Amino acid sequence: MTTEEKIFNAARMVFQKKGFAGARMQEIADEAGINKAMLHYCFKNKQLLFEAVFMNAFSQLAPQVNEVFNSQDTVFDKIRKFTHSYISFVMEHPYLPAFIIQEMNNNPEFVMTFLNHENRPNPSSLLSQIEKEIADGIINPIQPKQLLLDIFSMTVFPFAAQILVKGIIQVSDEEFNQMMEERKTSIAQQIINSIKK
Amino acid sequence: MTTEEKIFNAARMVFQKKGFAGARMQEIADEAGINKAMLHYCFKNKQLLFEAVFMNAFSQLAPQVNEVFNSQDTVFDKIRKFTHSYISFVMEHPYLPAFIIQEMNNNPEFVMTFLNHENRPNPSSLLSQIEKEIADGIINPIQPKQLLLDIFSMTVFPFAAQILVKGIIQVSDEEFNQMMEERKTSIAQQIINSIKK
DNA sequence: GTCTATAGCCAGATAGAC
DNA sequence: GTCTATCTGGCTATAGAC
Repeated sequence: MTTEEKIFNAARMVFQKKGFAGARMQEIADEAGINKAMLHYCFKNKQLLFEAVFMNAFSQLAPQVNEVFNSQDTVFDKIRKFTHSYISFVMEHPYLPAFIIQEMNNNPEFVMTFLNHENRPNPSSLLSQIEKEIADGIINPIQPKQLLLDIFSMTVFPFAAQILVKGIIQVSDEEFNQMMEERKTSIAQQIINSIKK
Repeated sequence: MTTEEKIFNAARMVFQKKGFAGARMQEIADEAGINKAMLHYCFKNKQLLFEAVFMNAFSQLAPQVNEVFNSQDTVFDKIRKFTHSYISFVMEHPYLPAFIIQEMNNNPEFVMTFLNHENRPNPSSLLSQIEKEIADGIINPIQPKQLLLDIFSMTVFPFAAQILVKGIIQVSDEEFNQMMEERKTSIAQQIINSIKK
């Protein structure tokens, strides 16, 4: 692993746990096992290091979403595939959703950068497909954007609010992971149940 | 409005927008229209000012939850009432969910403080009621904690990830608010649809 | 490329006048 | 109680030896 990679990985861990404002360059250096000056040598400054980490996190998630949403499947199959693949992916990167949401809230101007990015999550084709399947009588009438929001909510929220959720419904890490494992298929089934004719 | 209240309100705004680490005492003082030294005179230090704000935010939400969850209603009515009252409340305080989730993630040790708090959101009676209604054949079999998580997800997520959501599904502030208005009743209906016999 | 040492700044906190 | 002025520590960033 190159020095740059060591720094990048360390930065990802620290930024994801503490956020941009809470992260300390010294902590990243310690985590990477190198000197603080190297951070500036490799990435110029804190802002640029952060942007590298954030951009990377975001661009790992977006293709996951688009690959499923732009396939040739039916809406029901897309829901099944999305919940399964997204939860699988996020279980490997549990800090990612909270990190992205937090930094987007703290720096709303950032959002613009990613909305113009080629790899942004783009649900427009799925939205028209939903309209079509409603017209075809496959799905009960529902506002397509509401359905999309439901899918994201059920899938992402447990991870974004992980610590709070574990505390309120009183589950251990193991129980939480087991619940998420179940959700890979169960939430697709529930959403489909609630909208199928 | 007393000086202390002016400070508290200013602190709430700044902390909710920037988070603990990103907030600046100077910005809070400016927002309150008073001098920075007064912050320390009234609240001793940044940490204590933050804790006052956070505790207040949390203890505004928890009773909302418990009042509905511990009533004498059926599960279906509890779901209807919760989504309606929670969304109404949060539309008045749109930064609250993201703020709580962010700070809980950044300071996991905080969670313990609130789990022991008398006013913590306590869903245990609702959980046994769900078990009972499943046994009685009113609700289709589902793990009670999963159902609870579904309810929270559908209700809270759109607010917690507000900026991201607006960007991805491409809605204006007005459209977003209108969607949330609809969700007050629609998500209860969908959840109930997906679990009723 | 990698380090040590340090510059320079900024933010939290305090002293003390009024 | 409210202010101005200032201290102090910590953090980002850089200079410069190796």
